[in-house]
Amino acid sequence: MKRSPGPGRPARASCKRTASDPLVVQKDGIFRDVHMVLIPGGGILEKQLQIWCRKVTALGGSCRTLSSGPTTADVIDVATHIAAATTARLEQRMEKVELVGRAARAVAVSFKWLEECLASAAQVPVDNFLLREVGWYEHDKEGPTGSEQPGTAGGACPAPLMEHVTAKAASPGYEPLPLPTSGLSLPLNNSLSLDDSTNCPALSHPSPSNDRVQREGTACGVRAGSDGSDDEAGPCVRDALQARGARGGSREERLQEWMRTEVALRRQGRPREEGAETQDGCEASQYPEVDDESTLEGAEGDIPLDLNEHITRHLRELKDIYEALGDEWRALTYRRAVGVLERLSFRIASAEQLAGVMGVGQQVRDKVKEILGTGRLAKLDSLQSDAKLRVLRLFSSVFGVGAKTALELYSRGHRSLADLRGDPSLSRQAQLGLRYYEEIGAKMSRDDVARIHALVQAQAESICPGVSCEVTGSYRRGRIMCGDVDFLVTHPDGKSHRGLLARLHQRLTAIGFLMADLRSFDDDDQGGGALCQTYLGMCRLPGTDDHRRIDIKVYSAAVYACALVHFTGNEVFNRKVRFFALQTGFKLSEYGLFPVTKIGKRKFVDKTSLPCATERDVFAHLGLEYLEPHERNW
DNA sequence: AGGCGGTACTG
DNA sequence: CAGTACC
DNA sequence: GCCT
Repeated sequence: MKRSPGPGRPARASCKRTASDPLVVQKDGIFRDVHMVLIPGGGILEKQLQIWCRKVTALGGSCRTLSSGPTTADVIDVATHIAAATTARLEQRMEKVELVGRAARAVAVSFKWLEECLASAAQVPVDNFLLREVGWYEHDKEGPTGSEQPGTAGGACPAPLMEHVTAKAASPGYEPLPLPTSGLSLPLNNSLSLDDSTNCPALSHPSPSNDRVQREGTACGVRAGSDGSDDEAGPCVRDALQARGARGGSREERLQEWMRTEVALRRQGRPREEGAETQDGCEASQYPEVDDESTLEGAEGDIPLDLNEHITRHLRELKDIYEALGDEWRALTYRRAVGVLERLSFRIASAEQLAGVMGVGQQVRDKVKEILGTGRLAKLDSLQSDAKLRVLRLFSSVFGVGAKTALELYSRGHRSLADLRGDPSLSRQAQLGLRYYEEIGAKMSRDDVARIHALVQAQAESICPGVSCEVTGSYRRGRIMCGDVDFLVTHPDGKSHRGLLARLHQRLTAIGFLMADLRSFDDDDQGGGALCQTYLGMCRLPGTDDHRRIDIKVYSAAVYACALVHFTGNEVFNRKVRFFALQTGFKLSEYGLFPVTKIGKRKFVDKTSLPCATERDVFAHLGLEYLEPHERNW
């Protein structure tokens, strides 16, 4: 926040820094008299321990993990609670640290107690979560052998917390952990038991290193449509999308599995293991006759076909209509439903087959049934033949005109784009949107983008040597045709990007390349260190008199990797990754990857991002396998 | 009933 | 603040 | 419109 936001433009303030609740310590919080020590291991990752530490501290307690550094007897001496995953873990650790007997005051609890307290925003009784009283060690140095806890009777898991599994349900104020929701096609239903979260090893947090996607999981050769046969695909990740019924695993495991499934879906039948960068020098001309949605990879047959296109095309149209009408959430629902249906491994024979598929509810099922029966959708027919709706869709296809403005224009009596041209009430943006209407709607080849890239990069370099100037968006994802050019600019020295956009804009305008500004940037001088600046405009397509959309974003090197992930997209990928991040304790934005602490209903977002120097770091922190840009066409 | 991604510019 | 846009 |  080095620059003053500037009077009258408070929104600018949030550009510098992601809005995040500071980690306020509630001195009177539920842990006010708690001094906790966390024992690592038992499948709980360091990251999770740190998150818990923050929570405890925020709620008035103190907390240390026994992992780092020379810890120490004095910490144990004052501890009131010692938390571990399992009794075995606790014993092992305490013996190693030679603290046996030093913690007479402390009570040993399982992490589930901690989770329980946090979930219910109250300090719940420890009774059901006792591991073993630490004082026990004083009297029984021989160790645990003869003394099985009631209920821990052996299983595969070392001294698991079996006796605690009922505690959550019994606890007042317990609220179920929110499952991934809403049409992100999480293949889970709600009948899962939530009480097994930390039982067996290796759950908890995603681990950067050991979460490689299983190849065989992707090996289902559906290759959709390889032969005309309807089904009989065998076990296939695509079908995991509609799996039902109770499944094992903790919430984290299920999230991981969900995300792995999503990732695997996009990697199906990848022809090469790693291979050619899709980045720059790929020549589109090698792949003639491909449609807009193709990628360089896709041209080699690696995009699964939609076996239910005859259904999804109707639903897609509904989605477009609701978007134009500004019914954001209905549109979102249809987009999600389409996203699920279009990658089913079988051709839908009956709407009943969709029972239980996440993101497809009764009303969408009814529509599927109608389409299967009649080949049509009455609702869609009536919407499409609605003259007013057609006009609204037309108007909202103009840059700068959304649902509200479209309606307003209609109510003024406008019925065509020609009617709009004279209307002085149009915003400046909308007037430009009108002027460039056809060109904004047109696409361009990768060759065109490459030429624009060369031109802009050369200018940027001459202004600011050493600058990094990358084209993101659909081009970076390997699309054959691109609707715009989307630059992400930074300077590796972390400083020289300041004020660069203004100079670049000036230069590109002076040489007749930038033709119109659709949205300008805050060119307030004094380059205090803004994290970002954004420009949207129209540029001349080199060698022609055509114009195309161009975006230029200048970001500080510190946030470049996250910005690159963000602007490479696509949107669906961003939504799902961000959702996954949130569910596993992070907030991902173009400005960084921030640990999130949830206390009761309130969330605290760390002010400092985890260090992400490259895109790979972002994926690794989240425990996700790295995806090449062309694998993010979700 | 309330949420659904996270953010930046315009007017 | 509401509207629109970006991925 | 779907999910919790």
